[in-house]
Parts: sequence; C-alpha cells; structure tokens
Amino acid sequence: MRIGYPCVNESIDCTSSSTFRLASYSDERVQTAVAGNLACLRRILEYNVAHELRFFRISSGIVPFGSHPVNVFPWQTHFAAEFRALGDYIKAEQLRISFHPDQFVVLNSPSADIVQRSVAELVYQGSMLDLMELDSTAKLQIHAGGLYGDREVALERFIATYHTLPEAVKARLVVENDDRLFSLRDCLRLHEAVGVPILFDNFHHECLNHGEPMTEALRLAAATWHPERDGVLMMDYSSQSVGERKGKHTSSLDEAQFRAFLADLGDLDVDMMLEIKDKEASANRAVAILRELGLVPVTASIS
DNA sequence: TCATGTCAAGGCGTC
DNA sequence: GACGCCTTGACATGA
Repeated sequence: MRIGYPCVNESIDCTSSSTFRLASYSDERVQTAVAGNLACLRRILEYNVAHELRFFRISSGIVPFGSHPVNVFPWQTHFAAEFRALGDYIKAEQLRISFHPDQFVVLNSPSADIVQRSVAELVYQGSMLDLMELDSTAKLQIHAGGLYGDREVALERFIATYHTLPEAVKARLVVENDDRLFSLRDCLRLHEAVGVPILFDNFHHECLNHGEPMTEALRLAAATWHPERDGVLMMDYSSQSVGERKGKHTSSLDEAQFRAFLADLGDLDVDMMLEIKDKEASANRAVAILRELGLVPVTASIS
C-alpha cells in the first residue's frame, strides 16, 4: 500500500504551481514558471521518498495555461529532458502518480466547446505523464460531470464522449464517485459501458450511496481495475470535518476513523491519497500508523 | 512590505 | 438572476 497527498507540500519552501495572469502571458514567463515548477516537483518527490510517501498527485498547474490556446510555447520539447528525468526518478523509486483535472473538465457537458476544452486539458495533463514515460498505471482522475436535470442522458453523454477520446487519454482516465451527483453505482454503470476504472472516494461514498457497506463498495471499485494495465485501486481518503457542513473535509487526520477504515479495507491492496487539509503532516501520521501495523517498510528516514 | 481582491475554465443549490 | 460554494494557492495591485 502506498500513501500520498495531493499537489502541495507545506514543509518545503517552494511551489510546483507557480503561474501568472493570462493578461501578462509571455513565452518567457512560461519558460521560467515551468522550470521552477519542475525543480520544485523534484524536491517534493524527494521529500516523499524520504518519508515513505509513495503516492502523489501532481498539480494541474505545472505548465501555466497548459491547454489554453494562448500558450504556444513548445514546452513539451523544451523540457523533455526534465520530464524524462522526473519519470526516471519516479520509476526508480516506484512512486505512483496521478493528476486530478479540476471542475472545469466536464466530459458530459451539453456544450461542445466545454467538452473540447475538457479534452484539451486531459490531453495536456496526460502528455506530461507520457513525457515522463510512465505506464498506464499513472492516472487522470475526473468526476462524471453535471446532471443537467436528467441522470440517464448525462451518463449517456459521458459514454458518447468517452468513445471520442484519444487513446492516450483513455488509457489513463479514471472516474471518481462524487459526494452529490454521481455515486459509486453511477460510476459502475460507466465502467460497464466503457471499461473505465473507478477511483474510489470513501468520504464521497459516505455522503452519497445506495446502502452499499464500505467493505463491499471498496471491492466493487477494486474489481474495475485491471491489475496489469491499471495497477491496484487508487482511492481518495478523507473524513467529515466535525461540526461543519456535510461533505467538508477534515483539517487533519482523525486517527481513530483512519484505523477503523483500515479494518474495512482488510487485505485489499490500494494506493491511498489523503485529501486532508494539512497535506503531508497527516500523510506522515498515516504512514506511522501503517508502520506500526507492519503495512509499510520501516526503512524511510524521518526528518 | 503587507493586505486584499482577483484569477481561464463549470455546475449546483439557495435565496 | 445573483451569489456562495466546491477548494485553493498565488498573482498583482494599491496602500
């Protein structure tokens, strides 16, 4: 089992998502930003290796305006060596990598323009994984999209769009159950239609389900991942922030709930992304618990 | 230097 | 129809 956290490391004094305003776009600024972002990403990954955090979600902002028509700088060729070196490190350390394009990526939108921009964003993020020469176990994680008043039609539109995606995107795309609109059951229907694996989010499942117990839900999601092609189930882990709106993520790991979830997990192998506000701080606590349970190696040095 | 408003992009729910 | 929320950091401007 690998443990990870998304995008930002609060212990390191750099950012991997430096950007600028569209109005101040220039090729030079792209070049400067990407160089800095990739250097920071390397530092974050080294921190992660030192702390036995072997699952990481790379920020969507590595390349400012990466899928926007304004960006015509040939960053793919200019930074090819840097991406390849990162990929070599990732493979050597057996890290698992994902991207999570944000809410603007909506494959089932009725608007052809929105779908086109969404596909462009997936192509951009997938191409970074390709440049790192990572296999198809490195994933692009999205939600099913909007409801538009008709769940059936919305799911059918996702399926129709899926068939039009470039193969490079299809190979990496996974769909996550969300907390308000599309449940695990809806995602299973997408899986049955097109074979897309389901990235399982335990907290979203708690918010929106059809009575499936957690143990069963985990196994249903895991069965959608083809071991050789996709790797083990990726999942997002979080829990409710006490006293806050339903669906609000906790600000730091609740250890009792985490231990209870590990019991639900049983012997199922997963890679777990902690979607918790304090990032690597909670992830380090999770690793300490797993180490205590003998589920991760003791070799990592803690600093 | 610091505080604050704003940033490419969508959609839902509330009022 | 307007606005807040998701979830969030960092830019950019003005004091």
